[in-house]
Amino acid sequence: MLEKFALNTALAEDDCAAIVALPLSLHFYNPGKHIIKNDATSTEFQVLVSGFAIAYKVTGDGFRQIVGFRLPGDIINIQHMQFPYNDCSVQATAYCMVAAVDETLIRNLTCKRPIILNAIMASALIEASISREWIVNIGRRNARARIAHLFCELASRLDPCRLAEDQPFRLPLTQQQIGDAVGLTAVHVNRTIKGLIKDGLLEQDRHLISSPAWDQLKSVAGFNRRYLQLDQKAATLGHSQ
Amino acid sequence: MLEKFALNTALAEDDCAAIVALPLSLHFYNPGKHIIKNDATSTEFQVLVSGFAIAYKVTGDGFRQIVGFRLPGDIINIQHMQFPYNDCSVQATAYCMVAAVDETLIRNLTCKRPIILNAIMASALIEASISREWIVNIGRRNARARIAHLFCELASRLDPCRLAEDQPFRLPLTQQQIGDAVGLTAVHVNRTIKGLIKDGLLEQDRHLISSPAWDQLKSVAGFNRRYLQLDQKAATLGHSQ
DNA sequence: CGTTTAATTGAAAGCAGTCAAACTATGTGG
DNA sequence: CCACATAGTTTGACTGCTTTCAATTAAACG
Repeated sequence: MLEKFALNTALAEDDCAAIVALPLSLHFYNPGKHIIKNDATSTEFQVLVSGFAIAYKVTGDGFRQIVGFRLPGDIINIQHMQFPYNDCSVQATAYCMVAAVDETLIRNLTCKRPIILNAIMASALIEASISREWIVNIGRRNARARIAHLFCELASRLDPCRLAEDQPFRLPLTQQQIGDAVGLTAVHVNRTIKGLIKDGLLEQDRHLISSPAWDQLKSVAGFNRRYLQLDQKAATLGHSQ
Repeated sequence: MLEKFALNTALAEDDCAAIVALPLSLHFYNPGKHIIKNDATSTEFQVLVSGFAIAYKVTGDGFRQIVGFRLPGDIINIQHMQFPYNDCSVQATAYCMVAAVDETLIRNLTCKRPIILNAIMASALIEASISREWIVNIGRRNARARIAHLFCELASRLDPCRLAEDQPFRLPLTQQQIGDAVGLTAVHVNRTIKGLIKDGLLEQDRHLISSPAWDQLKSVAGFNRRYLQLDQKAATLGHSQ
């Protein structure tokens, strides 16, 4: 299970072994439950094994903005590596399994094996790169492109190897939550998705999303998966992704 | 000069000494010059010593979005720690002095002294935290609050110790660039800034920015400097900021 | 001092938000 | 298995914040 994380950050064999040897506890969260609460502190290093979660902040006016997704293999609370409190909340939107390790153990491990700290930092840098792309998405694209981009990003992140690019993927988000992710209202998300479907760029069955024309959808979105570093990692660190 | 960086990430004495001992080269950039070009690779680890720079991306439609500022003490290209190419460009908007160290030396140093890697990671995490706040700012605040928030953030980052909070600070950005940072057009930035000035929340003399009522401006912005980790760092790592 | 760049202002248009209501899905308990 | 409650989706009409386009003024620069 925790191998997903190891795989996600590309390590040498003995380092992987050291990680697998860590005593970890598993936690489970139902949809709607909070994995991390804003302002709370924690002493655990948490990795999402399966499920789907959103990281969000709330403005003083009560508006919510989702600032990132946590997909299987993602570290849920990287900022805990350095800072004790959370700057945002993380909430499960699907049934989530979370592997947790005491932070002291992680700190000891990374002191002995800086390579692992490197791997963790790589995750942090990818998360930062995704945040930057979100800034571009929300700041400079219209509703149609924003939502198309969101779907393209999720399709790539959920299927990094492009094994099943044309397969539908499950998106456990309400339209309100999609709006909170791309800076739109739920009403406008609804209209925009309808438009994408009408134009043959998107298909939807309940929470299953697919596209009859990914290339066109990417074009509408201005999507280029480079920023996800999915291909780069393998090349740089000599591991198969 | 490089001490600014060391100070910014809070290290022990001998680690600082190791950093200061690094052979570094200084580069200078005039306003408008690129410090980092998108898609280019680099073998140097760069820290901004003085000046002001913007990190930006360009959409397929040719729209520009600034994704972050580089202020004195900031690492210009943290993602280079793990990934060879750039996902955005960095351009000087004021006369910039940049200290550069060969990345191989940094990598060797961080392997010997994981604490330094920790410090670098802290910088990466703060940068990520700022990006998340930008997502909130652009996604869920109106023009007035967005611009107010931008000014509050810069005032805090330029004066982390609150030594001269009521002092004006120099903002070497055009209104077009401010718009590119907060996802608005230059025209609307102009009108909004005028409005803030008219309401006594802001004062402007050329590129010198100040506020007669920072608390009110913060209130309009919904600004809380917690996400900048300016106070946290000192408390956590036992150094004076 | 002329040239270029940036700031400013006005009018009109448009994308997205707001409000409200109806509809659909999902789940629960009797 | 149905009635009901709740949450989410869909649709319409209207409003408004922001953009666009265009022109003018001011500032910066060589």
